[in-house]
Amino acid sequence: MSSVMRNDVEMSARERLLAAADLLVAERGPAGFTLREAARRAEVSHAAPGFLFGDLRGLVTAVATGGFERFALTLETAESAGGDALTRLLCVGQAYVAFARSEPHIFRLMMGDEYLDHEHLSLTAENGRAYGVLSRCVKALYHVEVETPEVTQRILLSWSTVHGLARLILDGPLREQTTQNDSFIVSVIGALGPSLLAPLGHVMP
Amino acid sequence: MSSVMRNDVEMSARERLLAAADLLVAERGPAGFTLREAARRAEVSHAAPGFLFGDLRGLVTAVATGGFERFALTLETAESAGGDALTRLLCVGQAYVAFARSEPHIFRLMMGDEYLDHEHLSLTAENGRAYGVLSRCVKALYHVEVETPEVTQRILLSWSTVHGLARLILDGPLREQTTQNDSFIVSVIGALGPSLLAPLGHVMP
DNA sequence: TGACGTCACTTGACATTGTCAAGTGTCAGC
DNA sequence: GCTGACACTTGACAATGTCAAGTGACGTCA
Repeated sequence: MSSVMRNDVEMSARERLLAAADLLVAERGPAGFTLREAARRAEVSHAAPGFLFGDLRGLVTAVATGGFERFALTLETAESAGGDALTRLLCVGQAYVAFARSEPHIFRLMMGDEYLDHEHLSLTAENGRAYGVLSRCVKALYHVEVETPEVTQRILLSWSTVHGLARLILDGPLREQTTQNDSFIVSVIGALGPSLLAPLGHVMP
Repeated sequence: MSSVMRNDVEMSARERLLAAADLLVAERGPAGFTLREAARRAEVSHAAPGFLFGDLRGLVTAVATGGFERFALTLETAESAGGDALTRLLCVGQAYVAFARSEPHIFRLMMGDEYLDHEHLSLTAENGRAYGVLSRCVKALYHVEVETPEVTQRILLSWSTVHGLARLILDGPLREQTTQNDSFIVSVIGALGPSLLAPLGHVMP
């Protein structure tokens, strides 16, 4: 979340809108988000968001960009926690899921075509930053410098697993279970170990 | 006007609406779906959907229920294709991703809290059917009859991976890549093999 | 036969939404 | 004092979901 609210007086309409939109998405989710409600909370006119951000997608994309920034930071922090390559990778995976759980609506917004304007530059840049963390961890695991298709396979395997786990938890299928228990999440991610430690190029028939 | 309706294939307003809604979601996605547009296409009044399905969520949930039916059928077909337990599981995984790719918007609708009415009974029943396929495959893999926590861990690992892969493909991050190539998907899912073949209870530190 | 009631919608209205054109006040620069 | 750019606001419009009230076809019973 955009944590520190500065003094109202020094905040521009743009900043107030962005903060209000961020809060509103976090509260109601991308589908419940409304341009006019954001304007109301930011105490600007109902058309100000359109003027300042182009349109609905514009404001929502700006919110998502902030989310990607925090997301990348979270993963980078987990990466730098130390330990061997596998440990770091699993830590990053746990951080991935933890972020999704801590900001479910923002995460859903970030990872979803329908609300975002994917032409917007900074957005894909931030997304690339998160991918970079995963990529570095996996490359370290195999002591390689370049991302061969075989390495990409392992990156995508890791990414898919943590991403899928996050979405299953957020989107309902795993909603009611005790599987939201931290140790269970750690266990599922940890179970990826044997596949990650298998020699590169190893593919099941 | 009644003659016009008689000339149509004998379909009730309810059936026509459901068919139109299904098509509309497939075309525009859950976010672009509109009650009034569905009514227009089904050639009923703008309030008919509300009358017949309660509200927006009601109609959308009905569409999702149909999707779950087809989804479960797809997975069950893949399961019954034969081969050893691991092969069957990987086949089901590929079918999972293939379904998501063939009906992206319906899949997104199915796996998403924001549009659906999760109290609706038949919906969770169909979802359970899909989980049952995965559960059976994994249990067969370890020659067990009951789902211990260790087995659940493997089920969730498989589920997370294929679900995550599907969503990454649908939702953008893997949009532009050649990773939509079938063989690459097969390869990523196949890379799960070593983890699935590891002895039960094996968890990385 | 005709009154009555139920079913399966339709009509009409309302508040709310995103968007856009036109208006407004403030302020720097000449 | 005037001009014009800037940063919004006002006002209007069509579209949407929802809800109350209306409508006509059809079956039932006196």
